[in-house]
Amino acid sequence: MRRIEPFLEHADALGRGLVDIGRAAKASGVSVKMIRHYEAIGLLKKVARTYANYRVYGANDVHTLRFIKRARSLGFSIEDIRELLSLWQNKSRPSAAVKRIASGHLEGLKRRITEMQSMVATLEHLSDHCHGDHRPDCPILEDLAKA
Amino acid sequence: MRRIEPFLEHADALGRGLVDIGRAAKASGVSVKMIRHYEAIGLLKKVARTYANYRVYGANDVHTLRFIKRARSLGFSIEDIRELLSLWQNKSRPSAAVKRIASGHLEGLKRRITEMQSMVATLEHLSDHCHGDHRPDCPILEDLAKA
DNA sequence: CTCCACCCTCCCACAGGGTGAGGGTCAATC
DNA sequence: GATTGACCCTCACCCTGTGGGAGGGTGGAG
Repeated sequence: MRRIEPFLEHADALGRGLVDIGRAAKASGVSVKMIRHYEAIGLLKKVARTYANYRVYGANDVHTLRFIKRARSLGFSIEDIRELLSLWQNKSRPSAAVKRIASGHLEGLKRRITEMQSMVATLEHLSDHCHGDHRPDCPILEDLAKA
Repeated sequence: MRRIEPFLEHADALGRGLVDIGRAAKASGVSVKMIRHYEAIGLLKKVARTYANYRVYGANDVHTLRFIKRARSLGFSIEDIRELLSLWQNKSRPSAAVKRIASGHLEGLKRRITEMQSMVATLEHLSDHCHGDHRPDCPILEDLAKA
């Protein structure tokens, strides 16, 4: 277990390859606000602090942040990521557990895409038949008012 | 201007074709909660009340609720709907204004669909190469950890 | 020593809903 | 005339995920 010595001097910490929250944010792509938020909701474990109460991040923490960032960019929910993180850390996980989470998310994505595509189809049809000029007649409003 | 006489008897109101919030909800498909919410944010004008402080809806109000419901089901934001409603009520609106709102929304939808499709593509690729069994090796986690 | 960039905590905002508490009211049945 | 059950009222808090700002402490460079 790597365990950061708590309550370091700031300069000392940076000298040992540890970084403050701003550098962790830049290195991971996760904003400072969100790093603190992820810690608050327990997604990220509490990190060590300097004497001045500054958070101090190690390479592992930044790696975890990048993991989270990547997972978010693939649309995983925070709760999914919570499970993915614990599977990632569990070296004897069954890959089936990971796949199950991914498949569930994939289904949700596909369902939402389908819904939005049907909205697009309807809207394009209506929009195509709307003159789009100074006249008030408009099939878009007619549809909303009638359907 | 149809103006509902304020402070009616409940039975009297129902006798005149006016309805209470529950009936308006059923007739429009908008939940009771959301009708009150839309009123609170000013999307729906304040309606008359009975002596017992019950909201009383006329046919026009129910029609407006159906308009909102339909617009929401096409994915329009509340702010878009606010504009669409005022254009709907403005008989000399230019249809171009309506079309502009619809086109903006359409673009947003298409952009989000594209984003989600690229998530799907990535996830399907990763998922296809994951055994999904008892073994811990998993390209999904590898991608999240490395990329 | 001063200045600025950074850090801290705490609270608020957004969309678009949902849930529930703690009350009042209406109409039908006994 | 009382009870009962289905409504209605307001207020206030919950969710997801992110950003903004207030108000105050710190680190390091000039």
